[in-house]
Amino acid sequence: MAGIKEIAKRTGLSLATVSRVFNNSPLVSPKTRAKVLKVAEELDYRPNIMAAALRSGKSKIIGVVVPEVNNYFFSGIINGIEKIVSNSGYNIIISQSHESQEKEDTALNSFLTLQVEGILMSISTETTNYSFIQKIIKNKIPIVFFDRVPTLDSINSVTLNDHLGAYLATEHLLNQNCKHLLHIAGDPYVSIFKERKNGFLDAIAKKDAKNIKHQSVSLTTDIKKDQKTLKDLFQKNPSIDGIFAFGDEIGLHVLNLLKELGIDVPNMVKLIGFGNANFSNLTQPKISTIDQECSEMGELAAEILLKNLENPNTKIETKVLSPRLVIRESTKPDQN
Amino acid sequence: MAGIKEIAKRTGLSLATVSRVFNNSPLVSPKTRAKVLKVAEELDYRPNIMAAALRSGKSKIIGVVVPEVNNYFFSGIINGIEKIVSNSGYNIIISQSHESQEKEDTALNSFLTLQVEGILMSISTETTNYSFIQKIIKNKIPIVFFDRVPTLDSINSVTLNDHLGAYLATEHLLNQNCKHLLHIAGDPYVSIFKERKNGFLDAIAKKDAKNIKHQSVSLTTDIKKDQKTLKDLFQKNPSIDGIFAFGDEIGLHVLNLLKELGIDVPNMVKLIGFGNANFSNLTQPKISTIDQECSEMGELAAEILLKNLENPNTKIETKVLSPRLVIRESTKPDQN
DNA sequence: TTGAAAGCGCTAACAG
DNA sequence: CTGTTAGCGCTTTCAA
Repeated sequence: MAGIKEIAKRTGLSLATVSRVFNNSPLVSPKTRAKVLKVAEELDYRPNIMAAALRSGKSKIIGVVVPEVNNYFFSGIINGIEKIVSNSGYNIIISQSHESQEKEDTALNSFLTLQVEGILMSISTETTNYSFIQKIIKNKIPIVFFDRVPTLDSINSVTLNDHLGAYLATEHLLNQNCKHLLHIAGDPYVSIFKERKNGFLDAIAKKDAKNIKHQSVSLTTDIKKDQKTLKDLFQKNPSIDGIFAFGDEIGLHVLNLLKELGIDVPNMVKLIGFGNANFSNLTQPKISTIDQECSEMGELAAEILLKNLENPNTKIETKVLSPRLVIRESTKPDQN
Repeated sequence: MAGIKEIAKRTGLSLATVSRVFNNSPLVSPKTRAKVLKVAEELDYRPNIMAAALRSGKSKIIGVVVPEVNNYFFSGIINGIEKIVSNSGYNIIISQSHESQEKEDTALNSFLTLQVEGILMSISTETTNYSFIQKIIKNKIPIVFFDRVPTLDSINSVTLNDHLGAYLATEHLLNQNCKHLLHIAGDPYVSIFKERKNGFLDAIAKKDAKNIKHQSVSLTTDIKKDQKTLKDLFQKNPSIDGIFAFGDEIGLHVLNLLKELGIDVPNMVKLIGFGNANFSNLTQPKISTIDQECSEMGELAAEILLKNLENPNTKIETKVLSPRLVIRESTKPDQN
């Protein structure tokens, strides 16, 4: 592929001048610029980012690490990131951690070898060792976390108010006259899941707590096991009439289990999930849920990163987004 | 970050020797190697890929373009690609075309500026202008297409036998004693959708065609419109008892529409989709479908690309994978 | 407004 | 087995 040198030769200009044209330097006369651009066009010239990166120390690459790409939430975030970054001159590279600390560190390591200028990331559920992340911060590579954030001081982050989301979901169940709530809880070591549980409890506490019974359970996604767990639970607690699941997938899982147990949703039990996954709108009944504003989260995170890339002295930002209650059929008022 | 120079200085060796260590050259004594590695460790040395790329002309980057990342099929393919590429020393960068020719070309263009060594791609449904792709081929950058392939000669590809998949699906409906089949057809300009329709027709032709009625329709995913389309269709053709949808999403859409029309699946009508999307296993009833072996497709495509990267004279390969029938509840035999 | 020249960090002949 | 040396394509002083 033709380089800057060839263009210089053909235009009779120096390397420096040609380079200036492609860097939009104001120090080039319009005439010269036009001449260069014309020849560049003819040669189908494309700047060699590698060379520019090497020389300038700026790779123009932003690395994104997400647990999983096939996920409504994370792919929504990626779309938000793309939207903001696309016209900034930066390139995005995406890696998946598949919820493994090891793969996450491997991804970060490739990012460093690729000399990324900045990183956007959501940590895996498994991540407890932040040494690699701390190394990145020490190396002054700007990094913005979204959704799942490490418990470290002074980091840029965009998160969802999970507590509020859970609160809204639970409040909605209570408003539908549920008196005995069940929370399908996520791993409490994951901070957002703990927050969701707290939101659940606080919503009940705020209400007239004495009249409301509530309990939590965690499931495995092993159909047989969970079937038994739920069956036993409902046998012992036939008064359960409202369920708040910490995620939509597990919510759908519960919905299917309930159907097999002959428990009708929403007439016998109301169910609400969390996340507004694409399929939650396709189930029967459609599942009420909490929307996480994923595109906005990606956009905000990307904006913060770009700000830091422009000016390394930008001060730390921690944004918290408010979730939105999405009411569908699974929490509809009783027919009778 | 410390470079090879610093290591050379600290070990008293030359740049060349240090470089050889990191390139696993056999021309280094174990002692020297150990010494270099030790110092590298201390300095937390990380080779600068940009510099290596510039010098060697090899970026060690593979670009992947898919229409959409939040899609069971494509993310499965990406996982397959990652599996093969992960231990090859290459890095993967992923771009989405969002089914737009323009974004697809933009992605390819960034790939070229980033000096990718090879490309894996599935073209968007909108892509009809192959000039950019042809430019890449002319530039001798190895490219392997998967699933959606441009109609060009001499290109590496891994595709699914869509005709066979549709054939299997239709045959399955016929084996369940369906006598009047409906095909929910995709855009005929997309070759794989045309193939699926042909498979549908051929399966019927192979069977005793005289006793089988069949027809095709296309939907919009606009619920109201489609509701009307289906209603009219079933009013005019109450004998329809088997539906083959060209995709799982549209299949689920149809399933929901049928429910609202009071048409029971599978007792009144049997339904089969295509793609084995993750949600097809979570619906009520669970949707029978055709699995596309996506991980295998990704693995094969990546293997072909790596082969071409190693040896540019590798001859063109075109692999066709066989789909697999997945029988679930939506095509269960009648209860009576 | 333009040009000359140095060099980013690394690789790859070539010579020893 | 190790070292010397000349760039890869581009940016960036500095000087004109």
